[in-house]
Amino acid sequence: MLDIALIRQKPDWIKEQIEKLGDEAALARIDAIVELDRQRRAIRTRIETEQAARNKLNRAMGVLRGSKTMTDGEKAMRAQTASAAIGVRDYDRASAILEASEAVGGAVPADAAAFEELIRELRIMGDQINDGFKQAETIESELRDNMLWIPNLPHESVPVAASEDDNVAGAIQGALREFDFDPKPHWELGPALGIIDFERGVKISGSRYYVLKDWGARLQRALISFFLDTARANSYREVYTPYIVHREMLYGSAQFPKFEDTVYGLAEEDKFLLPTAEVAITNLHRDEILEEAELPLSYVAHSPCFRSEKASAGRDVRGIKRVHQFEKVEMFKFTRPESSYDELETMTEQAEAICAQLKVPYRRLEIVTGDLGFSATKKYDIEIWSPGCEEWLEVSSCSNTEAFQARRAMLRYYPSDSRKSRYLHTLNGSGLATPRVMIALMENYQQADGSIEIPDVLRPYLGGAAVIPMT
RNA sequence: GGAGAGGUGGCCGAGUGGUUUAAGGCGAUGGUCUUGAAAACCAUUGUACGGUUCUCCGUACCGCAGGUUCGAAUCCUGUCCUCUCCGCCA
Repeated sequence: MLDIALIRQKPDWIKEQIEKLGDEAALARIDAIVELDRQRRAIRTRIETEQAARNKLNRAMGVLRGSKTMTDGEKAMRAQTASAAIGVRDYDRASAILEASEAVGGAVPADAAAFEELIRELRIMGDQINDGFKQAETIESELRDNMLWIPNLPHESVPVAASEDDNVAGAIQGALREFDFDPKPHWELGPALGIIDFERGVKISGSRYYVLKDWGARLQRALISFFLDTARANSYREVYTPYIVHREMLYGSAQFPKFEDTVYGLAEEDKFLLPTAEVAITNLHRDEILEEAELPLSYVAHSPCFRSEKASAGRDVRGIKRVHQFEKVEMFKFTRPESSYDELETMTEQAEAICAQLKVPYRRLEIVTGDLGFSATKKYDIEIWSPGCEEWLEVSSCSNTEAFQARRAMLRYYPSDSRKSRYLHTLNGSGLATPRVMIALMENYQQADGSIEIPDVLRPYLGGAAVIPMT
């Protein structure tokens, strides 16, 4: 979520930023937000003043009614005079009459029904205030609904361009391998080696599901361990989180409301399967206020990721590039606002270093405004070349969201020199995602006979084996 | 899944309809005292939003959501969570 005060102060500047993202629908909401915010503040100011008067009158009435020093006649006389004052909305005078320490003179005769009259006036007042609160609630929920659909704004360093085709590719790291045979795609290598079983995956769960067997299952487990150990060596704390989370957590990490149809929900509870561990980690410190001395807080978690992929029906249907269930190791940082961009560089370099250790050709993509997505202010993708399917595969995406998620999930910290809390910045990056890394390894390390060499760094995780053999 | 008990500030804990505008204690922070520290004493104490503009003021928040009432931490309903026991279970 953006800072409402910023929208209030610089609506035109906000619109310019959103224009760079190409989000026309969000652009159209800004004027409505400015107006709703104005209405909200006007109505709140009014009802809070009325509420203050009402609270004071109610307290004063309680004290008056309980007074043991005052005669019933005096009480009734005060109640009656105060009722009249409330009737003409002179609340200050009404409470002054009820609270006065010395006897209040007046020509109004005491009346047995005086308290009834006072209660009646207070009830009318209360009804008016309640109507006001209901109006405010309607406006506030409409305002919030609009705010939730506004994307994060791009950082000034992000290249302005319309689409993913304009993303700025960095130099290729590592040499593309020269084959003396035709490299095969993984969807041929996998079944031939008996390590990917597409038919049985489909039998059990349908299209875009698969079964890993023997060396395939072990290779995935090795990769997960390798990724986690690497992150741990980089001072990330390893965490294991629930894979099923409350609806509110998806709002906190900004998947909802915009991407609700990409996530799997449970039928019997209003809970959802993680599309990424980022959702769980973002909300780890929800509603907390951390101390600056603890920052940055870095976490790493492995989790399965469940995605419905409705938006890409018919695309990438072959192989395991785009599936409903995959494994990912996610790096995440909670930082001070001042250091989030430095941390983004560090995190991206760490993701690249994993590719380098696996000795596969990779490159970094600087994402342009039109492809930034909903919550990032700046983003880098890491892609690995896969010679079999002949394409660059995105294996990591590292983003800074600044305070966008922090505002939604109430992630704050106290600066060391102040007791006034500030929002944290959050960063996330894959480190890495397994099916695509497995594709890259199979296709880059394949031998002429169909067997696959195992990269050096993974051998300790596979009992020292050097090759996945043809059987 | 069944039965019972319970959810109050950073923590403990009092509070069964109106000076509770949440007591008291612990902790934390600042101060006094001290060569320094401890102890003692004094003061301060959360979050969000709005108004004001550098100082305050107001509103809301006692798990959450409704309801009753002129007025709710307190009464009613629903719901979530925690604990204890029983059942089931990797």
